[in-house]
Amino acid sequence: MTKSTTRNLTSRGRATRDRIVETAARVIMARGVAGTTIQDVMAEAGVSTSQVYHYFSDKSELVAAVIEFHAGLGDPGAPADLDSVEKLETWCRNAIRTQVERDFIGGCELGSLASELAETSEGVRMQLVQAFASWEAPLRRGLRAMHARGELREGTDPDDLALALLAALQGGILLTQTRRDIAPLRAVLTTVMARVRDSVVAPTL
Amino acid sequence: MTKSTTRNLTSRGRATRDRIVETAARVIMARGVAGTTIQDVMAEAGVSTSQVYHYFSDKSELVAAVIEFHAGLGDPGAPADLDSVEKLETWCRNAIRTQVERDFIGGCELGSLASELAETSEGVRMQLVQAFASWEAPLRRGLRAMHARGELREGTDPDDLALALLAALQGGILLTQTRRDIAPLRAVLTTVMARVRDSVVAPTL
DNA sequence: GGCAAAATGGAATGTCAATTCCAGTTCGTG
DNA sequence: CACGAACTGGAATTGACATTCCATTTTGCC
Repeated sequence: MTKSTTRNLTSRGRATRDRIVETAARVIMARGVAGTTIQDVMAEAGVSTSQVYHYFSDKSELVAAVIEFHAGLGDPGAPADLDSVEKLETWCRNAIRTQVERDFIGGCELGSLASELAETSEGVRMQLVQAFASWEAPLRRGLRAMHARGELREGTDPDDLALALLAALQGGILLTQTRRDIAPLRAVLTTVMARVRDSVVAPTL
Repeated sequence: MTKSTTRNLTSRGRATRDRIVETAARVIMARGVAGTTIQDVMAEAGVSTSQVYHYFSDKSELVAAVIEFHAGLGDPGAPADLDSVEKLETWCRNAIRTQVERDFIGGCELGSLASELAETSEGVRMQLVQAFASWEAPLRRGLRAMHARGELREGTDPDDLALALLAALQGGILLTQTRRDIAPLRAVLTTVMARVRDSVVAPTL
């Protein structure tokens, strides 16, 4: 956060830095922050100690960069406008498919980081809040659009539904990961989506 | 798991062991497994190295005992029969109140452990599955009772609703913890409960 | 070409934490 | 009460890892 933003990077430098961050993100996703050693990242990325410490003053700064990385990517399963029940259902199906393809191994990129790091420092926590916000954004935007078009029943708060969907995703993935079973993720997404459907005034024809 | 069950414990021994486990549970809840050192636990519990290693062959075994501890306690917010919408709503309110009282600091005792440990070993993962099952049990039992009494609409799966509530709790707590804001937990529990209410045939009068 | 900054190599250091060891005390039971 | 097992104390060991250091190469730019 300090170093990385205040640095004059050459193109080779940026490439190296990016490779380190991407590699760190991957390794951390697999083994967690505490379970990931700088040496692990060095080996995976094929860089030396000096390189890591040239771009990051310490491990916490590398971790911060990884969080930024995920925040920048956003939710990989949320591409287009999520402004209809059908599109939201596609979003749910994507989430489910992703976990199935991963054989239920591993959690959510962001959720795992948040769970491990939320209490470590205010700075990191705020980064995580931002990252979650960037994942929530497409959901919120879509539901707000539906709301603006008057498609949602009176008294329905689109922001609450967006938050509920994100929370459902997080909890569902955690249980699905732990149980190695898609049922929890499917159940909670289905349940929340049923509510979303109930909140729609007129079915989109 | 090996040592603890195959040991002849005197009453003093059991007391010491219990104190170690309870203390470890508390410290781990605050700092995570990786962030908790044996020395931390020793200091907090007022015991010596020998005592810890007398009852647990290594750290992983202590952690296993902590998981058992939480599994044995079950969900602290789920006391009575959860066999009505009102009781389920009380359960939700308890969950929300707990997080508020904690100033949104810290995650779910089980969820945090699961997120950190789910991929460490099959044995631990299975323990976590059991622990989650013991938290899910009251929800499932209550909803099944309602189902058996014919209070749930045709085609409603009580097990799915139980799973959805547990997942909602987990995801809601994670977001609430990260954001230091009750909105996510409230939103997702409210949303899932709305669906539960919609699934009830006749309102309980 | 030449210099300053950037980038890289890789060994050396230092700390922290898990675990081991040896020694002494207390307890349950015959 | 005796004696083996359970329990406790605390120092010593070991290994892993983050971080530092110094030396070398490469790049951007005048």
